[in-house]
Amino acid sequence: MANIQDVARAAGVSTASVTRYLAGQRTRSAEAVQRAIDELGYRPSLVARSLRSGRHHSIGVIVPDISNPFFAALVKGIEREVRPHGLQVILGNSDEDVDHEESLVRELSQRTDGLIMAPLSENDQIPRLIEDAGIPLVFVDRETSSGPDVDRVLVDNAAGVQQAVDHLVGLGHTRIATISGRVDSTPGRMRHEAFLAALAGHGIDVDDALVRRGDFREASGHEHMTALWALADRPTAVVVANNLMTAGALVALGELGVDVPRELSVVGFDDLPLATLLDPPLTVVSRPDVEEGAAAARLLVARLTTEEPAPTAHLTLPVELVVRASTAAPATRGTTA
Amino acid sequence: MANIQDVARAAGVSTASVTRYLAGQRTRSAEAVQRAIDELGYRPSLVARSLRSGRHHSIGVIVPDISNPFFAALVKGIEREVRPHGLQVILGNSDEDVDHEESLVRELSQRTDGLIMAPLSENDQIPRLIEDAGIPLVFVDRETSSGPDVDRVLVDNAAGVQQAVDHLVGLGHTRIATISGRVDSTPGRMRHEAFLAALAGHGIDVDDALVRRGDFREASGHEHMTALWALADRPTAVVVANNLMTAGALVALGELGVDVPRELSVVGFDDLPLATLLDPPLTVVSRPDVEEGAAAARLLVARLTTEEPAPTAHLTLPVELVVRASTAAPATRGTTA
DNA sequence: GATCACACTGTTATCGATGACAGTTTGCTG
DNA sequence: CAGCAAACTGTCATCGATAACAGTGTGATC
Repeated sequence: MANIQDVARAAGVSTASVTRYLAGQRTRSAEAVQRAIDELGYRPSLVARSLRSGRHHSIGVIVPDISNPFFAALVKGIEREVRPHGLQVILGNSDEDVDHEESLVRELSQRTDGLIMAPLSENDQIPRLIEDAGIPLVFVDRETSSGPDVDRVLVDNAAGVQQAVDHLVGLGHTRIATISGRVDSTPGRMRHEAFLAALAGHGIDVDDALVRRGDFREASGHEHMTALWALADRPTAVVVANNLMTAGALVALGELGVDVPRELSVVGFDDLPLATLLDPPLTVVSRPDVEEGAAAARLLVARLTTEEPAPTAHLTLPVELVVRASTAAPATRGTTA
Repeated sequence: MANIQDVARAAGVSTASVTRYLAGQRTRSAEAVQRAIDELGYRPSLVARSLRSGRHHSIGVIVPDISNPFFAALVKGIEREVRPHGLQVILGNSDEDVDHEESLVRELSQRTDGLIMAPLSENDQIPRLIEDAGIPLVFVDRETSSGPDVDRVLVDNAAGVQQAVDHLVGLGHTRIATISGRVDSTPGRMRHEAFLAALAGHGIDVDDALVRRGDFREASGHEHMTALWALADRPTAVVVANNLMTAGALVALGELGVDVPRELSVVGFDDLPLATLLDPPLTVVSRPDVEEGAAAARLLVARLTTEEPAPTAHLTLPVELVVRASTAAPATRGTTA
């Protein structure tokens, strides 16, 4: 691969002239330089540029699981937003592993101009790690509880769960179960707490047996749904804290031959690509996934393009309950806790 | 951020000693250097290292659409495979845009030690672009028709479609439609050709009205399914060339109130995460997506770790027809083409 | 104590591009 | 044609780490 010196030599000028030509300044030797570039197939080294300028023209995005459609949509929103600014997205998949997440943060904070991430746990020490690197950070969907205050974009998890519970109570349910996500993560904790608060708001006592702590993974949804159905005093409705666990729960219900919604109403958090085609079509709390990513990207781009320090932004995007056919009035009233 | 000079000064040694310590060589000043590193929070600059050594410890992966569960699984397989080798995955999403794909190739081929990609079209000039960069390339799922021969991993698209058609013919179907993918892409072309060949093998004349050319996107599946159902002489079965178009087709069928499989049998290519939960559970050609990515990653890692030139590898992984409930015997025989 | 091998250490050019600075050319005016 | 500003150009230090090379110090042996 030819370098700038080769081009300069071929064009009979100094490297500075080549640099200036590349930067768009008008030079006397423009045609000669362009010809040399074409002949040699020269492309400036991005690595050398980064070293010299300290800018990478790329941002890092770290998510827990790229095969989760929600995070895939988030990444899509981010990429669409930053591309017009000439920024490349470098994606890191922490695969739900805290150590791997940390090593990703360390590496990406050196190769990129800024980071957007959904941290695995609120206990993560991410902001401190990144502070050293001196690049801006934006949290999306999740945040950490300690460390300096940073920009973030969340969704209104509490309102979503509240709407789901209101909907179920409105249908006549009182034995409502939940399969929560990792309660050390922001959405897991918020949805968990909101569920308990919503029940309390309706004057329903919480039956601990109906409150299951999952980990956001499909297997966990399957396992906890199976356990819930094995109870002597079964719930008549369940709120599942994310898409993958909802899928797992539905598989379990299929295996158990449970009739949804006649025997059990199901509300999922996060829409699914095929939610309308499921049997029955799934009632879910839906949120603007692509837009959530785009919003986070806008915050990061703002940090990258303006020098003066702006106050940290805390955005909360609205969610929406989409009622389909997986929820209905309970078959038999009566057996309340 | 402290650099190697700061560390050397603080430890009272030269930068060469710090380098040697970092490289794991035994030095007299080991403790002093380690102390200086800790105190200053020093981390070697990856950019400077890359510039000097020419190695990046990362690979690039370029896919057409990361929000397609198939490609998400592919990326997951790749990442799992390369991580133990200390390689980072830099993901590029071409978003089905040839220009964007080309700019991704140009950028990533400078920042990475090797590339794995699923090119948008067989007409792409990718190998030539990468040849300049002098890094290894592995095609996964798709390839290009021109340019130097490179490693690749495909699946047995022809066998998959053949099995799907055999299955439908075995059930008694003769009016079988297809919604093909982009025929300028490898899987699109292979599945399209295999469909025609399979019909011919069964002595069925091809009705051009039943052969629809889609583009792999959900909207395209919806559109072509709607068109197929508007025909005076409708098909009794349809083979859809990928997951997203299958989803679109199913949505269309739902809107049209078509009873699957009584009025129409549906076979999709690519399994879907929730295929078993659909109404009805979907019959599909399933393929080893994570393994396909892992296989491509192994080929690339082999190129990166061994100096001597090995012959190009062409892997074809087997696919499997998974029969569920979206296929059945046609309701009424008789109206054949 | 002189000699020698071995182990370790420091100096410096290098990777490729950039930009501050100084130097040269051009074109205009009187 | 001298004088001068404007426009352009070249030189060189720099970003941070590395490695070839040369140099220093230690311990063992006679």
